[in-house]
Amino acid sequence: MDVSTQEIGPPETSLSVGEAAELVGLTTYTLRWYEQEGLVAPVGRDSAGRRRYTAADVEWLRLLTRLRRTGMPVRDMRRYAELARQGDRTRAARRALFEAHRARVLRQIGELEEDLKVLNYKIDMYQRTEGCG
Amino acid sequence: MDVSTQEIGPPETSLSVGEAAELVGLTTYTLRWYEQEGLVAPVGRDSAGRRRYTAADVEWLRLLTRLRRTGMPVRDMRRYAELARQGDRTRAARRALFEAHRARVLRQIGELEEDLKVLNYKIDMYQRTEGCG
DNA sequence: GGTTGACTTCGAGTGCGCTCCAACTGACAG
DNA sequence: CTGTCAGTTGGAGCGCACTCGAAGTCAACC
Repeated sequence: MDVSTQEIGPPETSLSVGEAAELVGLTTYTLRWYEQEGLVAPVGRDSAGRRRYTAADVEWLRLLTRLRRTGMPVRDMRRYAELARQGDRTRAARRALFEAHRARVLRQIGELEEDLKVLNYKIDMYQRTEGCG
Repeated sequence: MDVSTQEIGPPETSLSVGEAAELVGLTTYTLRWYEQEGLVAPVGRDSAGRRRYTAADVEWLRLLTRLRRTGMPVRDMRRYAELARQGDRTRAARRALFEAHRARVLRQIGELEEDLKVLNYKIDMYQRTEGCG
C-alpha cells in the first residue's frame, strides 16, 4: 500500500469546500477555520470567490488529520505549516518535528497497550467472578 | 507483573490529597474536582475535615487515570463510578462498559499504527531527499 | 425572474477538562 | 503567640478545538 498518494479523480479536478470536507472527514467549518488559523495556505478561489481544493490541498489536509488524530496540538501543526511554506531551507526543522512527534506517538501506543492490559485484566475478572454477586 | 494491586505503604496508611495527587499523577485540584464530579465516592476525612485517601481510593484513582488516558470521556467515567457504587447488581453493565471501551482502545491503537506508518514514510522521505534542497 | 442551495465573512458561542483564586481553617514549629 | 503551610469551600476563568448564527453573494434551474 502506497501511503503517499491516493487518486481523487481526473487531473485538474478541484473540489468545493463541501466536497473536500466530505473527502477528508472534516466539516466545512473546520476546513475554513484551518485556513484561517494558517494550517492550510490560502486555498485557490473560483471567479465567484469560492474555495477550490486541488489534489495537493486534499493531500495536505489528509496529513493534517493524521497529525491531529495522533494528538499533535493545532499550534504545532501551524508551526509545521509555516515551515513547509518557507520551502526547502526548513527541511531539517520539519524532519526534526516529525521525529519528535513519532517518538510521542510511539510512547502513546506503548501507554495504550499498557492500559489495554489493565482493561483485559478487569474484563477477565468480571468473567471469572461471574454469578458471584 | 500484577496489575491489580501495588504496595503503597504499611496497612492502615492513608494519604493527604497532596500525597495522593503526587502518587497518581494528578493535581490536588483535579482530585477534588473528580470527587465533586462523582468520579470518586466521597473520600474519608480526618478530624479537621481534611481528605484521607486509602489504598483502595488510590487504586480507584489509578484505574480512572487509565480510563482517562485511553480517551474515555469524564461523563462515561462518572457513569462507571455510579454503577460501581450500586454494587454487584451492576456487574454486567460494568463489564459491557469495559468491553465497549476495550474495542475503542483497540481501534485507537490500530489508527495510531496506521498514522505511524505515514510518519515513518515522511521521515524516510526527508532522509532520502537530503541535500536536494 | 424567483427560488433554492451551497457558498462567503465575521464574530460569537459551546463543550470539555481542568485550573485557579479568594477567603478561610487547623496543625504544627519556633 | 505568631508565622507558615497544607488543607477546606464555592465559584470564576482558561485553553483548546471547533461549531454555529447572521447576513449576504452567486450560480443554476424551473
